[in-house]
Amino acid sequence: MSKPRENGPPLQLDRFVPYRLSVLTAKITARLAREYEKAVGLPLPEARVMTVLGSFRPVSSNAVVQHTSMDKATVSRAIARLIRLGLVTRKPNSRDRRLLVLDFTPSGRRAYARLARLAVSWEAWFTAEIPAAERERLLRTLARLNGRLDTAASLPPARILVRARPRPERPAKRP
Amino acid sequence: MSKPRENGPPLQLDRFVPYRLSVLTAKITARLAREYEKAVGLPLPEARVMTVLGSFRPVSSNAVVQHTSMDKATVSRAIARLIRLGLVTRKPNSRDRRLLVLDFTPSGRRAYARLARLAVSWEAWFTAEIPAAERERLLRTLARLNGRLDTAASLPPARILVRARPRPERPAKRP
DNA sequence: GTATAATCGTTTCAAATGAAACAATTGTCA
DNA sequence: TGACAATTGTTTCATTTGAAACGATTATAC
Repeated sequence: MSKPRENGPPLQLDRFVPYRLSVLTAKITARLAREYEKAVGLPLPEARVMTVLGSFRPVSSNAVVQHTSMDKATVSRAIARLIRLGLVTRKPNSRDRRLLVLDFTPSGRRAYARLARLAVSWEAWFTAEIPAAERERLLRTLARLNGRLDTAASLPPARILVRARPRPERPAKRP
Repeated sequence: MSKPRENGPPLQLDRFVPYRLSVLTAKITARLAREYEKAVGLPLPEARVMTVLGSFRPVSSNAVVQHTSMDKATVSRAIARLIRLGLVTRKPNSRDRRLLVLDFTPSGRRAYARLARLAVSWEAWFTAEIPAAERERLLRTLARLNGRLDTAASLPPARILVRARPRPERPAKRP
């Protein structure tokens, strides 16, 4: 009578999605950051901002934060440096003067072109071994998981944590 | 004759695997870190080390680094704090005294049990909307990509960047 | 209308990070 | 054997980070 708590399924680390994602992403990010630095001379936060600009320009600083999930202070500082480097311009939106919209300078556009070529060819190399269909499925799954985090609130705490009995079998399809 | 450089395919950010991975992983990590902190009182690096210990114990500090791709200084500090908290022990391996092997204390084992339950149920919630087969495919694809980074050296620079003509069709199988 | 709340972006400041140097140990090669 | 290289883990130190406070602007409530 001394162990009132069932254990539930164990944590299998190498089948734990957050773990697999974070390990893989850490490796990718480290490599790609080196490539960016070497080829374009920009550290990762700046390179990320440039990348977002290339796809969604003109955008506000806040939009960059939404797109990347970067911290807003980090984005703010990266933008300041890009402006100092002469790669990006910033002007207030006349309808809402809280918004500062960003765009490329001509030299920023050229830097982005190099950056984009690097990104595309790195990804081509990186995914060379997996077939196109698998890559599509990966992107779709990532999008679904992403949506899960945007819409749904959060893990309902407790209760689930102490579920004592194994969950029932799934009912047969079309009951 | 003034544009000697072909552009190649453009960078579509929302179909760019490193981007999708890093955005999703950032969100997951932020949420999970909050959960860990709330439920077990451990910051992310410590929680990660505990998680690795739970699956691969006993291990050396360096093994934790290999498993997680964390920085070795971060791991070293996290372990020091876990020891100070009385959750982890460390003793030198007698065959190779450079190796300090880590293991749980009894209270560390209990903390891990809570941590693991939290992780499992959070992932269950997180992946509730995607079917099991899709989750399997995701794990397989992530493993393949991971292997790509472990084995292959690196992006062969240049040349590919300026490829002017579309790549030839793949030759038919078994030539 | 005015007061109050919310949003955008910057800045401050303590804490975390990571590159490099380091001590300690073991491996390698002559 | 002995010299030199490689590995493990820690520590130092400059840089980066991110939470919180902030000023400026706009939206909402009354």
